[in-house]
Amino acid sequence: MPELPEVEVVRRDLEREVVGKRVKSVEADGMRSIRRHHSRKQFAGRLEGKKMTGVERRGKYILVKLEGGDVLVIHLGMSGQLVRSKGTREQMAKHTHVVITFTQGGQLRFIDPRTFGEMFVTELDIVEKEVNELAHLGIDPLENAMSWEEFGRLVASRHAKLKSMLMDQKFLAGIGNIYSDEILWGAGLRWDRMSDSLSPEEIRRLYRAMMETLQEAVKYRGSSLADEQYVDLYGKPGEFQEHHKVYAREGEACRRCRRPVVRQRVGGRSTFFCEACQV
DNA sequence: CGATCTACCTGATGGC
DNA sequence: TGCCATCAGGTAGATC
Repeated sequence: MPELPEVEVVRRDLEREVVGKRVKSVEADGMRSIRRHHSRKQFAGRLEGKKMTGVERRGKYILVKLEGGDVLVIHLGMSGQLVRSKGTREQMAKHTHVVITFTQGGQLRFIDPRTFGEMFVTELDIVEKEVNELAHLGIDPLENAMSWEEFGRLVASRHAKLKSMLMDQKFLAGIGNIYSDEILWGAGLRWDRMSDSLSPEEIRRLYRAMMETLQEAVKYRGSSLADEQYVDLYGKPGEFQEHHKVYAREGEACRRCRRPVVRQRVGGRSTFFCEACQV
């Protein structure tokens, strides 16, 4: 579900809502969402009594810094949601797996029907070295600004299809199935163009489309598809889906040339593009 | 190195 | 109404 823009929206909401709050108690309904821990007790023990001091993002990972040098790492997977509850008595949504209650009142709830998401606590200074998935993350396009020339060198040094290159978390951190298609439409490039075949002009277009698409998506608070599985911390869906150019628009008119948007299955996933204006 | 498949899960939807 | 297939924002690991 959530890609870089959605995770960034949740990060900003968390910064506003949980920084400065102290954890009073933690409830987990099983081990699935906290599978890296030995026990629920051990997970809760590392959180209880700690104040949350900051919220960062690395690609699709959220890092909630804790007083004392630990960090709560959160990945939302395909269907994970973080939702704030003002009190403790609000109805518990189905598939709520972790509930963090604050001493100041209110809760942070982790809801995840498909359970591909997870949370775990580790030490902040080792998280980017010893947690494999984070250690191998590539450049985060919004966090680590890079020039288009630098981007171009990286792109040209690989030999991969553009869509899989954009989605490779070891290369760029945060881009998934929706935004890779939207970026490639913005750049006027096909998903299966090879990364080492681009002209300087095409590299510049790709870089520009990547930055603009991600920034716009954050501005519109992310994309929620028909099932509205993605919502922000306050339970509100995003609005960027209304600005999608190709994703989930099969058969609809391309916003540039009016030809129907095509859907193709690539490696088991849907890819949307315009056959006329992406070359 | 890159591409492709499977597995991990639940739920919504559409055809018959 | 039920049953079955297909689809859904992610990632890791095996295999070629």
